[in-house]
Amino acid sequence: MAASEGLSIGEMAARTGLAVSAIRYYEDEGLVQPWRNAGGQRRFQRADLRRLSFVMIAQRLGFSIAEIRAEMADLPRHRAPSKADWSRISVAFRARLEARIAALEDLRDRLDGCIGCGCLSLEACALYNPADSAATRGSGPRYLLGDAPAAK
Amino acid sequence: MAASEGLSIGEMAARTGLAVSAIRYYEDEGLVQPWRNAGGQRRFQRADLRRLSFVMIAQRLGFSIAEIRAEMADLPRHRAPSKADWSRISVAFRARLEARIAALEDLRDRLDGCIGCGCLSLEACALYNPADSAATRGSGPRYLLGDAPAAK
DNA sequence: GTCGGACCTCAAGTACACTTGAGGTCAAGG
DNA sequence: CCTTGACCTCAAGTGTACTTGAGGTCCGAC
Repeated sequence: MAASEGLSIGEMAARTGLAVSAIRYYEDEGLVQPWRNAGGQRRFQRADLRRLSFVMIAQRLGFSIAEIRAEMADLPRHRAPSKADWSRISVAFRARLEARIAALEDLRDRLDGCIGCGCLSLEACALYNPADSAATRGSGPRYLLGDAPAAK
Repeated sequence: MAASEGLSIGEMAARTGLAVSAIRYYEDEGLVQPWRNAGGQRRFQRADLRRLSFVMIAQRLGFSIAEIRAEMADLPRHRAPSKADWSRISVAFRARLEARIAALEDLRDRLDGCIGCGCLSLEACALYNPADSAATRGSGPRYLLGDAPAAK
């Protein structure tokens, strides 16, 4: 546990609250890049605690791993990220968050317009042709979830 | 195309914008219950257009199929749902939506507190121990997404 | 009557974010 | 030195919400 030897994956898990398997997965996804000790075990920098924490927060904010990876690409790989680095990213995230909130509020307002009118027929309801209908028409599942299904 | 014979799955797809396969899936999930004609093909009531539309909207609002099924369980199966039926459900949905918005705003406010302080270390940051930490600790993936990944 | 498009079932595939399991290695305490 | 727990890899499984494909049937227009 000498300070200069880096943290083991178990220590990282204990300190972030992530599962060991999740951390390994994040490495596969390129979100952290531990080195290996003589025996082939992963060793992490202290700065990786921040990186992982950032991943957790970003997930809560609704970003996919791919998006998080893109966002973190700007972070220095070898230097510990500075306050300025995190702030820059946080600002970007705030903008995305704001957009998400605005979209939900818009949806809520449309729904308000429909409550009571019973108009859930295809011709008239404003909910059917939202402004952003151009997007979200690809194939594959399109999630929009809010919280863990386990909570229900 | 006589009015009394019900709608084919292809007609339903054309009028809702859903894929035929999605409609069959929704039947498997118990969201609609078409009958079969002599040849074994599905025939839908006109009210099923509303049901499917409702499913689409609810998905946009972030509800899972299981939640939607639960919400729609109150709807009459044999009578076409009335305005009052839809309104009742819409009100419930609005509450859920509001909750989701509030959660995001809360997160945004926490993030605001962290921008610039660079405090993404585990000890101090308010983002790490949100009020709802009790929930969301089960296993399995916990989604929280905002919009389609295809959009990126 | 016949032909093609719409329909049928059932199994498997896809994407995301992980977890679980099998089978084996490493390291630190007694 | 030896045991035990932490670690390793790689493959497969999980859950949600579907799509795609294979192989076959049905219906309506000509």
